[in-house]
Amino acid sequence: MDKEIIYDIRQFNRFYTKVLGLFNNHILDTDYSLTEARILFEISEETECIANNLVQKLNMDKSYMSRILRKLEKEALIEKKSSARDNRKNFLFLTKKGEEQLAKINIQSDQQINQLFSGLSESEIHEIHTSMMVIKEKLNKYNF
Amino acid sequence: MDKEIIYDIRQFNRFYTKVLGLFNNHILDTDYSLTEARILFEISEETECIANNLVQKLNMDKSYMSRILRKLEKEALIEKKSSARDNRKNFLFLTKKGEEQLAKINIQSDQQINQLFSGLSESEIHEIHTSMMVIKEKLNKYNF
DNA sequence: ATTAAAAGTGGACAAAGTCAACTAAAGGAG
DNA sequence: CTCCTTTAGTTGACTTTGTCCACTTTTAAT
Repeated sequence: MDKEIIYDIRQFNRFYTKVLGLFNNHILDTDYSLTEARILFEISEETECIANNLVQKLNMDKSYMSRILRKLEKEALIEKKSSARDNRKNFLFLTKKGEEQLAKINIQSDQQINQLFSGLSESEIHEIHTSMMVIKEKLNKYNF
Repeated sequence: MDKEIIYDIRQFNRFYTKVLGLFNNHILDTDYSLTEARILFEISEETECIANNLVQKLNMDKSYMSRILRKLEKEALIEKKSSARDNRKNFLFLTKKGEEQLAKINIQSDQQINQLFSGLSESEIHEIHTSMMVIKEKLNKYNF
């Protein structure tokens, strides 16, 4: 693979690390950390979500996950209901409060995106969007 | 801005968070953390680099930076030379050892990129590359 | 000359993440 | 069925990472 392309990709990675970093710090302005927000999000997306799914998907330590879930349960954002078929598993659900909190986070996140893209024309936004889809499709296809 | 586009962008961000996360954990396999690697890299790129540049560029707390730099100095990866014109500033330089360490990290990072892109055709790599350049150009232009 | 801002340091602390040992349940292989 | 392995999750002890604030020193600004 061409040296210059690798250089550019690494530069992009540094650049996008900063983009994501800024987003994440904004999320931290709410009461919940990025990770907690991600967990709420994933629980809401997935039916029959269990802790281990999250561990895989978010690439986290299971003990750490266990603690975060306990915290979220304590704060009444989520509920655990143990599986009838497999007593090792707990299905995770958002409570009403959890859904509300996630909704807030979603609104904030959408605003952040809007802000980042303010000053860009429709066609520029479209170009970026297309580019993101290309990257995701291509990399997803073979490596995740 | 269109709801669906925002949705896609957030999805891309989640996706790329994972990509970067995998990279970063690999860097952690070496003796230095991602942040330390970034600092070595930035010092090597910038002439007359001072701590405060790094604080801005990497979006970090200055006391934290101070400590990391002290650690790197202690391990003889960097040197500080106080500016003649402004005694508050210390110019930062890589030592020979620092350069060697950075070279190792660079090799590893290049290998990671190669690995991520293995299985993709030339034209696919080219597409991804172009897409990255588009995103960086467009977002950089107005917002950083 | 006084005040304000910039650069950096240090203490105390909190948040985030890791590691290893453990329990309990489920899924085989024989 | 019994033994062994795997999966899901928890707990304790710990390290790393990151934050907050007060402080010093030096430079810039009015």
